[in-house]
This record gives sequence, structure tokens and C-alpha cells, in this order.
Amino acid sequence: MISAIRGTHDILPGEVERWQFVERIARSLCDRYGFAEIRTPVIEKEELFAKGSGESTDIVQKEMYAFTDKGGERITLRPEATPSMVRAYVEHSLEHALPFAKLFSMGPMFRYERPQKGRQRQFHQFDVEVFGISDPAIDAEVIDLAWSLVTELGIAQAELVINSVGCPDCRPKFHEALLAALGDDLPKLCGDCQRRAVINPLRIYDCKVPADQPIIDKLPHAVDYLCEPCATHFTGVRSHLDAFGIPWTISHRLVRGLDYYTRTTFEVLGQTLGAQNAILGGGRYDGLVKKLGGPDRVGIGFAAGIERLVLALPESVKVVPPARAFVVALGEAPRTEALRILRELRVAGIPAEMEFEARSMKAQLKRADRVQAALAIIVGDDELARGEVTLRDMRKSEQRAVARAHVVEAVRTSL
RNA sequence: GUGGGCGUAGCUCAAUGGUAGAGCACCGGCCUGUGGCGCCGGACGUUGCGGGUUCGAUCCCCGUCGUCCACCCCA
Repeated sequence: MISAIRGTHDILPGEVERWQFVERIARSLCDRYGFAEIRTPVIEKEELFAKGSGESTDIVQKEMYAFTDKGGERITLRPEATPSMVRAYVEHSLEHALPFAKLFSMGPMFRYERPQKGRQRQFHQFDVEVFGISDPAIDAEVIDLAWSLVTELGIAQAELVINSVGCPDCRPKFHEALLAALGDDLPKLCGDCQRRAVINPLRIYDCKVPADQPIIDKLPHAVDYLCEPCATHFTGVRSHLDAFGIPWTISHRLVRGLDYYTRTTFEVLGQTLGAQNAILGGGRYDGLVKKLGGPDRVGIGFAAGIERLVLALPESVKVVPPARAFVVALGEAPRTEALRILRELRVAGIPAEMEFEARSMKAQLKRADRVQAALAIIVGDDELARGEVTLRDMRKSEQRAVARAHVVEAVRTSL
């Protein structure tokens, strides 16, 4: 037997309805908030992510499905959406057509990691990006969309955390302060932290080693070292969120693992996801468009893990299939007529099914029951002779004769 | 990449060093043209794969693959 590749999954009927529910709400929200859909390729040049996501990130260093194609080009399956969105924005000069571009996309992402709860090698993201708007109101709008997604899906016990990581002007000062405060304690931290101190001191806040926590708890906070514009921006974001009535808390430890973030960062954390508790995460990336060869336009966005949304969905989300009819045929001549009825119903827009194997009426009705058919249309020699069918209401267990010519109308009114 | 748990019927799981069983699901009968409930019957397994120990392995050992959880990282 050939099985699916490790870390990839088939989404089967019964499960896929929950996905469709999530996707439906996401699209509906984008409609309401004025976001347009964009679809970008699953494969990109490797350098897009080396430059975009950041050479130092784990995603680029060890998690990309990168390979050389038959033309000798370095290609990768996309590990995240943002660089692709930026590339498309730059490549098509969307700053002209869409000066204030509000875009969304959904699709598979790929990271070579060890699978666990809420983490697959092929996973799916709902991704939202805005280009060209720097007002803190847009930060709040993007966060509002993210929060509305979670609440409209009925995900309980979700928590919104925000932070500001500053900009290239003020972050060096914060890094300095961080290292100064660390001082003699630095050698006491874990190996990962020692490396972070050199590459990206901010990410010391990501550390979960228990022994390091007392030291990290005493470190200065990024928000206290923001430059004037960044501080004003962050205050604006918070007051807009308050105006929207969205509950937030500041997490000084929310620094995120991608290099491009500036100013606002945020995550929504869930309860039912095991160790992978981030349902969605994002932030502002004001230098990224320019870095990828585009105009100097700001950006902000987030990505939500669809698997994680589905995991966090309440059990009670059961998608009820539309009412349907089931055609039952008894014998050869009735079967031909039954097939015509089946097609008439479908052409008329009525979901209808039929058992094609010549089985007993009992078996056919059992099948009708299995597919939760609301109506059975029974066609046998008796009905054929009278120019009728028997219309059985499966829920009420009542049935009546209906003229052959009026079958579609009778079914439509009885469903 | 590291650590641990688990791989037995389609699904959920039992069992024993002497060649496997239940519940659900499936098919049929009771009901010769009437589903759900009930009763009766049927079909279904190279016990993940490879090797080793043993007279004999589903069980013990080694390897491998898969899976789950955690670290790491992140959606």
C-alpha cells in the first residue's frame, strides 16, 4: 500500500465540512472588511524566502522543502504566505491599481518539521495582508478581522496578545539595553539564548527553559524603548482596539520568529491545541516591500492556521447536509423511469440519489435512510401502470401517490 | 534534529510464549413492495515490515517504517 507522505493528511468527508465552515466564515469576513482574494503559486524561488522571511530564521535554515528543478533553478515549496503576497504586490505594481491593497489568500504551506498536534508538514493558512496604510487604525482593523474570525467560529477561551517590537530606529537601543541588563547573567542562560544574544537578542524572550525564566523576567520591555513615532503608533493601536471593544493584553514576550516584523505584533492563543497554542499570528512589516525590490510601502498582516482553527472549533459545529430525495426502483422497466426521474430532480436543482444495483426495496430504503434522505420516490410496476410514483416522507413515515407528471413539483414542496 | 508512548478487522479496542476476539460499521434473513429499533446469521486479519531468540512469537529482543505526544519552532 502506498500511503500519504509523513506530515500530510487526507481531509475526508465528515471532516471536510468543518474546513468548509471555517473557509466560509473567513471569506465572508473578508467580504465585509473589504479584502480581495489573491492566489499565488505554491512554488517560489528559494531566495524569496531567504530574503523575505529572513536568512536567520528556522523556517529558512532548516524547514524549507527546497530543491533544484530540471532547469537548474533553486525552488522551494512556500513555507509561509507573506513573502509571496509581497512579491505579487511588487511584481504587478499593485501600488497603482490598489494604492491601499487589502488582500487575502488561502492555501497549503510546507515546512519540514516533526509532526505533532497542530503541526503538519503540509498545513493550510488563511492569510491577510494590507499594503500602503500606516495609520494605526489599519492595525486595529486587521486585528479586528482576526479576532472576529475566532469569535464567529465560536472558538471559546481564545486570548489576544499584542506587543510592539519597534522599528530599525529604536530597536538597536533596545537590544543594547537588553544586553546591558543581562550583563553577567548571560553565561547562565541556555545555549539557545547565548546564540540569540548574538543574532537577534529580542528572541531571548522566546526561551522556555525554566532555569532562564527568573533572569528573563527582569529584562527590560521593548515597549519602554520605543521611539516617539513607534510609541504613538502603539498607543493608537490600543485605543482603536478599545474603541472596537476587543479585549487585549500586552505580552512583552511576544516577539515572533520572523525577521521582518516592525512595530505591532499580535497573536491569538487557543486552549485546546496542545503545545502549539497559537491559532493565528502576525504583525506589521514596514520595510519588507522595499527589501523585496518594491516601492517603500508599509505592510501589516497575519496568518491563521486552518488546521488549528478546525481543532479549536467547538464539537457542536455539525454541518447539516441539505435535504435530499432518494429514488427507489423495483424491476427493470421501473428502473428506466426512475433514472429519468432522478435526472429531472437534479436538473431542477434538487439533491437526489439512487441505488444503481438492483437490490431489494428494503436495501434501497435502508440506503435512503443512511444518506438521510427526506423523501423516497418509489417506482414499481404498479406505479408505472397507473402513471404514478409513491412519494414516501422518510421522516414522518407517511406516503402517498403522486402523478408522474408532478413528481418534481411534489418533491420540491415536500422537501 | 532530540526524547518518550503506541502500531491487532473499515473504526474503537481486548487477549495469550501454543497459529486471535468484542462492540460499532458492512452484507443477508426474520418482513415474497417499505428504512430507523430488535433478534438471528454472514463476510472481514499475512497481528506495520524485516531479522533474531524459541520446538513454537501477535506477545520477548534488535532494526526499520509509520503514528501520537513533548522539546525545538511556529499557523
